[in-house]
Amino acid sequence: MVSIKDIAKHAGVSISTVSYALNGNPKVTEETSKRILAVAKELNYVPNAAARTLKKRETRIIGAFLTTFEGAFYGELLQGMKEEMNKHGYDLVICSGTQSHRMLPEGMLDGAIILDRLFSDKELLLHANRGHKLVVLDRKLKHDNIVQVLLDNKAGATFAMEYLLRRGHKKLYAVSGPEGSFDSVQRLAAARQTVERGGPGIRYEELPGNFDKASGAAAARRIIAEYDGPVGVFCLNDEMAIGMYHALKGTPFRIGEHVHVVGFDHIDIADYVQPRLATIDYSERRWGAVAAEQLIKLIEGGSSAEHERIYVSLVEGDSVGRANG
Amino acid sequence: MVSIKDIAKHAGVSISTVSYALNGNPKVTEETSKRILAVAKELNYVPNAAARTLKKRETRIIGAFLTTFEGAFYGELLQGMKEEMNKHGYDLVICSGTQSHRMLPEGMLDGAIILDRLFSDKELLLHANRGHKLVVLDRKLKHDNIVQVLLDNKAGATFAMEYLLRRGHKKLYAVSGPEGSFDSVQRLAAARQTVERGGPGIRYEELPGNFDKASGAAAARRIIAEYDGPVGVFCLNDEMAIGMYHALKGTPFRIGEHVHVVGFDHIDIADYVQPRLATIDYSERRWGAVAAEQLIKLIEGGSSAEHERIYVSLVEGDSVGRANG
DNA sequence: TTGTAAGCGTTATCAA
DNA sequence: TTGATAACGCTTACAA
Repeated sequence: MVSIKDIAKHAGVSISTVSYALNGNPKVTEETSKRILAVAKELNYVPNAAARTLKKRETRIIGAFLTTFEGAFYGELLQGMKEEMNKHGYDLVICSGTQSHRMLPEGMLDGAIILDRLFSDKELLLHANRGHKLVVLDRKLKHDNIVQVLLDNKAGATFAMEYLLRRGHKKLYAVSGPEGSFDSVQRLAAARQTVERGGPGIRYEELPGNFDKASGAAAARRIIAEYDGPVGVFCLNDEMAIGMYHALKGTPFRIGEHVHVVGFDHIDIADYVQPRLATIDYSERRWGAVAAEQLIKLIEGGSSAEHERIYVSLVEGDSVGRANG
Repeated sequence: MVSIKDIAKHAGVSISTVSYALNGNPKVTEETSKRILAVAKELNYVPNAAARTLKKRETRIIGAFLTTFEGAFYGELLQGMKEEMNKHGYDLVICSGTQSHRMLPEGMLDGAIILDRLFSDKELLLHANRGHKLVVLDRKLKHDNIVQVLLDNKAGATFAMEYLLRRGHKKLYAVSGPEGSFDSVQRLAAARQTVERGGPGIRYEELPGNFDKASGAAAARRIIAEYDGPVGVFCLNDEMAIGMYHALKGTPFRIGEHVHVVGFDHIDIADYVQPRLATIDYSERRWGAVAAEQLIKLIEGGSSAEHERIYVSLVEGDSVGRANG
């Protein structure tokens, strides 16, 4: 491995001069600098990250933590983060699994964006207390070193339920997400509230779900088992809605005719299924970019970072028809 | 920040003893060790990654490089890698973009898995020459520090084309991937070879594509413009096949009746479209696990790592019918 | 303008 | 069994 020491030797200067030259410090003459840079290039010099980090206490790397790489990989979200980070000279790496949590306290990351229920609130607060900067996308958490950038779940769930009500549906279901999910809790609460405000004569039931296709299919089977007329179903994410499509295939029940479905997330496949799935849309890319932006503010400490909300909108689809045919 | 120096002070021992104790070195007494560990816990000590790396020249972190985060296509692959790496005490981070390439030469990674055309062969060979260990999933490259773990594209493309021929199709198309794509080149070559061996009376044409939905749709439009009877189409990936479904919607042409389509990759959506898409399947998870396994072998140097091939199989689907109705 | 030297937090060698 | 110390490669006062 070639170090600044080697460059110094070859160029006949001291290591500090080399360091200055490499970092573009104007103290060193144009001439010496040129010579040093040339030698560096010739020797194929690459700085050592560990040494630089040890000294400067920063890596210019941000970690985004996901629960798993599987399923919806949040492609656009991550791309949004990455582009924003790169603009500011940071690199983004994606991590998953408790084993990788060590990277934060060990100082390999300048900050982290959390979308991962495997991090407990307690653990995050611990890190924040140690001075690590965090953005959370999956919970509310109050700390000077943490900012939240959250989806407007309340608005989304309200749009979805109001859409079903507007179409005349009187028997409604909500299919929930997994136990610990923040999104699920928020969406469910808003759905419930919308029903309560929807006036009398509305039947409403909540079915357990898990944000995956299988649980959507299971919910569909429950719904048709007790079917006594058109129903409106708010699946708390699209994945489950797709599972519902699957389960109804080969039964006499039709989506958009007997079972009227709204999802959440506007995943790719929602536009390709028949009938097209009504869903709640938002810009993943923007979500990522905003999260990145706030984290950088937090790290660089200039203007104070602020909690942000990501707005959502309803995408109508043929998966929801009128209650009376 | 609390360092081993602080622990040493509090425990009344030297820093070397602390280091030994923390690393479970049996030289130090059970008793002293216990005391030191207790102090470490009390002070909330966390080792500093940069310092350790500087000294030991290893991070126990592997990077997987993707061209982009978009498209949910590599989830299982990454999960397969991660699980295998974790088993061996390594962490996996996912990186994207040329900016992040620095992590490899700067020594922040013990090795890398490459699925990213933004890395040129030249660049990879440079890294390999410097002693960095690499696994490539998207090209052939010969070097002692590089092993290939490649999809069996040749078998897959052959299966796809033979399937169309077996169903009696005489007019065939292949829709290719983007220029530089290794997968595209390999699949196309195998498709061509299969046609040549398929006997006389077969018309075959190659259409340009880009592995995305839009280019699949464009190919579909070209095909129906010159339509004169049932055609068999091998889309070099599923994404383009889905684009073809989309383009044919609202035309008199039906998939599986006029236009018979086979894809490649067996993405999720392939099972959900109507009619179900015939495609080439393989275990992404296994692909990732094998790549990880080979990289670790390469890094740890014990048994010699070897180039590997990932096997594929045909999944039949209603998107392909017989040529004569 | 350039050089000297201290120090970042570890590990590891050698002495005690 | 424990301690003193050099070294890893780099940045950065401070001195020359």
